[in-house]
Amino acid sequence: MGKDGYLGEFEMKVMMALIRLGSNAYGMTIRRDISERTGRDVSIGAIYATLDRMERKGYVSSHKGEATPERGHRAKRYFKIEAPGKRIYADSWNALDNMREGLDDGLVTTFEPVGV
Amino acid sequence: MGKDGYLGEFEMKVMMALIRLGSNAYGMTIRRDISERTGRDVSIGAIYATLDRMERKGYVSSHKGEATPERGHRAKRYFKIEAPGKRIYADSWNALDNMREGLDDGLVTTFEPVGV
DNA sequence: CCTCAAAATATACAATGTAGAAACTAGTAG
DNA sequence: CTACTAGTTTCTACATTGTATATTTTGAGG
Repeated sequence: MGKDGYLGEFEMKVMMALIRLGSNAYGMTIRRDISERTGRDVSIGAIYATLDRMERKGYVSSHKGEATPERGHRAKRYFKIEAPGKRIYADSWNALDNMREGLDDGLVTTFEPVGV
Repeated sequence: MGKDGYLGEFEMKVMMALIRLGSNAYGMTIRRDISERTGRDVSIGAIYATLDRMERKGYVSSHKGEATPERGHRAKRYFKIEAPGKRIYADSWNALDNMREGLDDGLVTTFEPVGV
């Protein structure tokens, strides 16, 4: 099982954005998804640095957008999760969920929800 | 709202161990809880480094065990979460849960092609 | 004294988080 | 032709977290 370590907090968020966005996952949309859902802005540089590192490890792969970029813009670079990435992502959640099991979430939700 | 950032992956696990252990939370028990629940060993040094950093930030506090340590052993140092720690812990989970919302967890365990 | 075991402390370094600024790519205005 | 614009990626530097190993503390018992 996951002896390769765990994904970090931000890596997890990027992975979740990838899953949600599916075939429309590229730098800007990933960034937007994370900003909207967490209520906090993150720099585009942070997104790419994380994506690049995960690609080097084989957790995700990327490919440049087809021939015709909409209108003058730079070609998009689409990302998708690869098998090793899904594995470590699942392991990471399992570890977190196991730790969380049985904990009184009252402690958590007693405080105001983030964002909103 | 949590404008102070989020807890990292390991910090979250330590926090959860603290919540679970309550008044019996100290280095060795925290370590054991994390090992048992995640199935992976972590060094005691990693535990303390993290605890010390969180204490510096006011997320947790510690106090030395009472006068008589069981039998010749070094006095235990008990930890507990403080208000700022509860806040950032809650915020961290909220952000993660919000990101996770609606994601097909089947994808996580079973794995299924996304797009393309 | 010396050894033993539970526990904490010190320290160093690798990995991850994160921002800021530069560069790329065409349209369009002038 | 040149400049301006906007969406997008790339480069790069630095701060924060993750993590291990080695050392010290403590007191009982030989």
